[in-house]
Amino acid sequence: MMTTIKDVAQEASVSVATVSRVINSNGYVNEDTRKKVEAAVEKLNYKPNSVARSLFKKESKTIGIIVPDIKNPYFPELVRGVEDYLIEKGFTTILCNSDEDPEKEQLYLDVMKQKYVDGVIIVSNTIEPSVINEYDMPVVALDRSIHKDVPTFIINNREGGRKATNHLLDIGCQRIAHIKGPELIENAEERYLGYMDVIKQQDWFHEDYVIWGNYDQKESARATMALLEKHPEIDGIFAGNDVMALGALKAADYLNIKVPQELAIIGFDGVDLTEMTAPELSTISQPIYQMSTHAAEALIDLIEGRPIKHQENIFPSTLIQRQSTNSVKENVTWLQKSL
Amino acid sequence: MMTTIKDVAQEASVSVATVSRVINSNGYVNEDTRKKVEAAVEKLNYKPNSVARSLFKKESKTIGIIVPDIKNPYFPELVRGVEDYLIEKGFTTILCNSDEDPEKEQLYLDVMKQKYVDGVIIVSNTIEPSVINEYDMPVVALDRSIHKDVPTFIINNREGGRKATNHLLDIGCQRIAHIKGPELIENAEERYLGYMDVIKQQDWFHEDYVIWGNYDQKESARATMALLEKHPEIDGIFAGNDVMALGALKAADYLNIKVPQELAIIGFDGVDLTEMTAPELSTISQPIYQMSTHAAEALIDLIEGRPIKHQENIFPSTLIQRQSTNSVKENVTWLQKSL
DNA sequence: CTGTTAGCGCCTTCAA
DNA sequence: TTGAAGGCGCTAACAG
Repeated sequence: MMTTIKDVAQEASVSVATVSRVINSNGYVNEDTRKKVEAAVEKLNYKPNSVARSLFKKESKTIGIIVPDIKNPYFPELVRGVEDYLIEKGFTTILCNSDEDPEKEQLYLDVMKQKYVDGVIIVSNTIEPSVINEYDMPVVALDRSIHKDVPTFIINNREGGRKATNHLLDIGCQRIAHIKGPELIENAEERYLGYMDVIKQQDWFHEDYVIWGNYDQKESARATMALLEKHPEIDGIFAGNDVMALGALKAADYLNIKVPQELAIIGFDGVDLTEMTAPELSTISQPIYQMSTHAAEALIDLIEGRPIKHQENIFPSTLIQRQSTNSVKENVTWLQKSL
Repeated sequence: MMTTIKDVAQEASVSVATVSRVINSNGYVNEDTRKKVEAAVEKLNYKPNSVARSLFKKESKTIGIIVPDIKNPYFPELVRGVEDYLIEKGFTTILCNSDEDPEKEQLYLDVMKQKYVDGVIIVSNTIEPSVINEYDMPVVALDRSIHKDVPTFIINNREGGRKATNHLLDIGCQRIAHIKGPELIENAEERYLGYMDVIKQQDWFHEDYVIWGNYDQKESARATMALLEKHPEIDGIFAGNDVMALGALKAADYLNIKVPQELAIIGFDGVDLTEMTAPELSTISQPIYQMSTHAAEALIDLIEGRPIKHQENIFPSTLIQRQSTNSVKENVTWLQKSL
């Protein structure tokens, strides 16, 4: 069936120990016998059995990544970054969709523990630090922090919120609303606080100007409709993520409000989607891919016993101005550039 | 460290064989001793080590899914369907991004083989049937067929192409163009053939009306620009996938061509994106989630030695008419419904 | 420099 | 109905 180390040993007329030494290049082995072994490996097309190796070494060269839902446009890029980095390092990636359900998270962790999964990258705001401890596996937190003891890779959401709000002010908005994400998610709260930092000293601020969109396009659209009907004076919206910004865009379209001429909209995250719409969406962009590769790198460090440089890794966000906040309607940026 | 079957045996004062029997509920075991063992399992919170089990059984309760790129909006839903189904059945899912690169595909297959991965779901048009054979693992093909011997789960792309084109005809389009996907991808070719089936008897047909968009929004936008400038008579576009349809939408926007009043556009696939834009995009929708769960189910059947019902599983596509092909501008469907 | 051996944790004959 | 023992494929002492 599959050729084993024994077959190779036989073929090369040496012991399995010697074969093991050459394929792992550790320990002394004579140049000639090494060549013999290598020839045998080649000839039999031998590939070591990782399962047997795992059993012995108590490691599996696989890691897990738990995300709420891969269908959410933010996560594919995140997962891709992780997977790209890890395959390069010889690790394989198990994908887990938790739906933010603590029970599912635990189920996945159970399974992984049993499989000697070497470490886990978690995107979660529901998981309890105590349960992570129980499992005693290397863990890093991505996009959302879990506890100060677990290495964290996020952006400064509050500052991003300020950037977005200030940008709307800069382009001349007089009344700025905010569509807030789910209450239990820290980054949603932070973005909201960033908005408040900027807005609270404005005499026009009104608590009605903060609405809930649950990081969901449809909910955001409905809430925005209600908001704009009640408060037609609003001329700028900062949405807590891109998907909700698209919802706002739809609401504006429905009400025949011109974006950006009558209403400027800015999102948050910088997912690819933002470039696809017309008008294109301004956004506070996260370096998603980099964050994820750095998180993966840190996880490997942890797994291999190297010290982690920083427990908390905060990445910069970038304002990307596109049509949805351009008072002059410039045309399709990337399309134009490519002509 | 981790509690093993030995610990349980000791705790229950029985042999490991007995413990093995109860946890796998196979073989005779006295009711009382079974209870004793179960108590011990409970007390020690014993979870069998899957790696050891894999080594013995030569199976891993994990499967791999190879997709070109999880960032492509079509794949997250596909992967989600697979993962949902498999976790339910006690399998874990390894995600692989191939970038349509045969070498990467082989690398992943190598790794999986070494890990006793039980089976693989493949989305690929580059992979050679012969290499699949070499690996001797259960495989099913999803979204793109590979060979008649590997169970396939796809839609009837050609018929979908006809549906799209006929729809444009039905709503009164007089000159219909097609944005074609990559040449090597079979489903792109099929959709194109569906278009041709409908269009070839039209006396106005012109080969310029078929352009290449490479399943990419930007390329599609550029190609569409060129097309519309050269052929302003075009009043309908059938794009080979949704992303390219969005590209066409951008091109139209750039040229100040009103959609759908002056130009109707329809995409293909039915990804979530199509509901997010304004105008919303008509599309030929695939039952992505169902296809993927069915593919996963078939893979499990294959793995567990059950016969596969059908080698070729062709799912129906559905025309979803939205604003981009509505001559009367109805407003945001889902938004309206929810008011 | 190389071979022998004892596990890693589990499952399954084979005897008892 | 239960236990002892061998082995899945590999690695790491320990001898030689």
